[in-house]
Amino acid sequence: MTKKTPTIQDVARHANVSTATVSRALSVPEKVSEATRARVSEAVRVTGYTLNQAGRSLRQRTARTILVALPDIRNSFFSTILDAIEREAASRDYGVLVLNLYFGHETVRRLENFLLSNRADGLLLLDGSLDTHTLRTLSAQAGDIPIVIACEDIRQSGFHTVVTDNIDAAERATEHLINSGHRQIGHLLGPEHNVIARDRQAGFLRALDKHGLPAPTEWQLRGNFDTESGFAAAARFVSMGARPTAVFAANDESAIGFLSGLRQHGVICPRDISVVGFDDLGFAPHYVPPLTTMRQPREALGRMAAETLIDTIEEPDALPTPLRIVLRSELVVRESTARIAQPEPVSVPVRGIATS
Amino acid sequence: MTKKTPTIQDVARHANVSTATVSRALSVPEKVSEATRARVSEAVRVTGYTLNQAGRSLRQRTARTILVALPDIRNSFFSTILDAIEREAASRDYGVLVLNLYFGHETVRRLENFLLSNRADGLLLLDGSLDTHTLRTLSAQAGDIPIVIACEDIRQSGFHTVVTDNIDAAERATEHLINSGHRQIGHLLGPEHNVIARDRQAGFLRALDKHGLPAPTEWQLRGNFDTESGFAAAARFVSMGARPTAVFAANDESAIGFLSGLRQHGVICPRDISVVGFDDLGFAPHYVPPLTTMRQPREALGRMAAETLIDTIEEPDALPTPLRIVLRSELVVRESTARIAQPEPVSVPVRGIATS
DNA sequence: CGGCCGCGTGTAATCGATTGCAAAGAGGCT
DNA sequence: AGCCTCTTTGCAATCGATTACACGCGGCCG
Repeated sequence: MTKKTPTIQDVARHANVSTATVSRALSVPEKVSEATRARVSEAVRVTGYTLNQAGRSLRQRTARTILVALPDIRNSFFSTILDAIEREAASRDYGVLVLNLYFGHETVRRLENFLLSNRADGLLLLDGSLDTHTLRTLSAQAGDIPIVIACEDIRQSGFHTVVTDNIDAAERATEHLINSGHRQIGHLLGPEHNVIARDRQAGFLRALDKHGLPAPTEWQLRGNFDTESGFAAAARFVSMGARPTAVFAANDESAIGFLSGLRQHGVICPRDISVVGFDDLGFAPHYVPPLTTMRQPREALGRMAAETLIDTIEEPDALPTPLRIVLRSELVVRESTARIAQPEPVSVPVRGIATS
Repeated sequence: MTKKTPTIQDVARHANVSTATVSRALSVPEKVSEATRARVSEAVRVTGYTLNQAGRSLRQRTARTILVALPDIRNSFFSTILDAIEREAASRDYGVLVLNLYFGHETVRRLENFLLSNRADGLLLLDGSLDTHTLRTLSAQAGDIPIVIACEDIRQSGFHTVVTDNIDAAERATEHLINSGHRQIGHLLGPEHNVIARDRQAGFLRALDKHGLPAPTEWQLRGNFDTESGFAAAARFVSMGARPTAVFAANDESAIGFLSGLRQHGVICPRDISVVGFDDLGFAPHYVPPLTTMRQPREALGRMAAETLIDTIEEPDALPTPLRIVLRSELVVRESTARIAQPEPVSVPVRGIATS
């Protein structure tokens, strides 16, 4: 059993120098003579000294820790990003505190709790449910603490932002269906108030509009990004009279729930329906059929977000105007989408059709 | 722009009391008269005071933070557990620092870095790759910091441990195959040095042995818990002469990779082969075919581990002997396993067969 | 009436590291 | 020698909260 952790005082005593010198030897070695530096290193070795972060934090008003707030760690989409964030943070010697926000319950109070208590030097927010005003107040209260928005955009927030091109990507995913000959295309929506879900819907609508295709609201089925909601949507889907021949699902998880539900009703993909997902989760290439999906550069997103945040923490004025990084997603074509089997339907597009 | 965060001094000045009284009013209210308490509350409200955790930490040698070290956050198995941990911790007003260990690179140094610097009050270790000695040294160096082992058992470590019944569960999963008439059963292994993987293999072997069935090593295919390794194993599987009619996969991710690989070679589940997985991840009920698998009580595991750790932090001597909680997993039968189609093979079991 | 108890409060030390300021010492220049 | 500069080091204050100890006061008991 160890008595107690050695402090800088112990090192100073061993090396026969003052604590000031020890501190300098460790953090600004070039300001200390070589001989002293060696004595200090030796004393550190002998005593087994390690920094007490609380002491440093108190003095420097710095925690060497970032706070990552996200809607749901369980979602493998977020956990990959969290992984990338952790790597980047670790490489720069920052700790990562995670805060799960699930239902938005007491979100602000919980964020305040961490930010105002000096436990974190910055916030990496992966949740788009807070409004600009709240966020600015929060930052100001905590002494203008840096905030980076990632993943779920909060427009005009005035903070650095790293996102992927959800609207554009959704448009391209939908166009892939159009290019495969589909003219009746539905959408499995994400949660109603989620920014990403709305962007993807916007992209979907834009593609249809661009190609003069109809977008009846009954073909836009409510979902909420999880498997069960996709499964439930399938039941509603099969009960419709006229059905789409293809569906763009807001993410992979709901896509497989949807496909699984359809199968129970004898609707088989890609024979009877084409489906494109979003995210390219681990199971996507191995599903039956392998899922066509938009792959987001998740690692890059996490890494760049963490990088931006830590840069801002260490050099608050480095970037005077809010940065806005938009990463491009990539369509991965697999087997859940196929050229339409039936003869082209008679519906006459109003505004013209893209050349096939 | 805020000047600076208000401190306890500011509150004291406003309430016309000493800082000692403010501190007491906030943390041991019953020791302060009601009138004073009211004045302090009011002053807190006016100034917008929030605790500076660094100050408290320094004085109390406490961080109100636990460190969770895990092999891979991306794995949805771990992320669910992390979620449960975070919930429990949040409910007791503790923060959660995460540390991703991936390849075991510098594991010990990184753990030390956090534990010895007083940034965390305890360690929740979800990785079984450290040995008992290293762990004890670590704990001792950090002033006998509490450690709880979860998920990946480290036997005889002397620390509280919360795990699931991997050996027993693997045995039951295998017996499910045996009870379905299978006599030639293979195993898709986990990583070679992983405790969980070894336990599952042990359970697998025990079931075969108990029923007098052979366990040829060539039917035990190396995998490493991820989808790709299952996919790769499928290629080796189909190239074998005599093949098992059923396979117990060490986890769901490798199971679907395996199934996906088999399908490419025309081997269809459950027609040609039965497969049982482990974990019951989100996609399991929606895979094709829906996956038979062992469901681990992941939420309970995470919650109990966090509970035990925080209890120990707050009351170090509450549990004199190391606690060992073993949670039971549950077989979920779906459609990836079926009674064997072919007539029972002629192989004569050596030590007797369970009654069907 | 004197002493004791207990409540509520204040004083000041303390936790461990960093850092502004000053001083000591070395070396160079006139 | 005297003065200046530059490097290296130490002294002591500081960050914010907690807490051991002491003090004043009112009430109670003998």
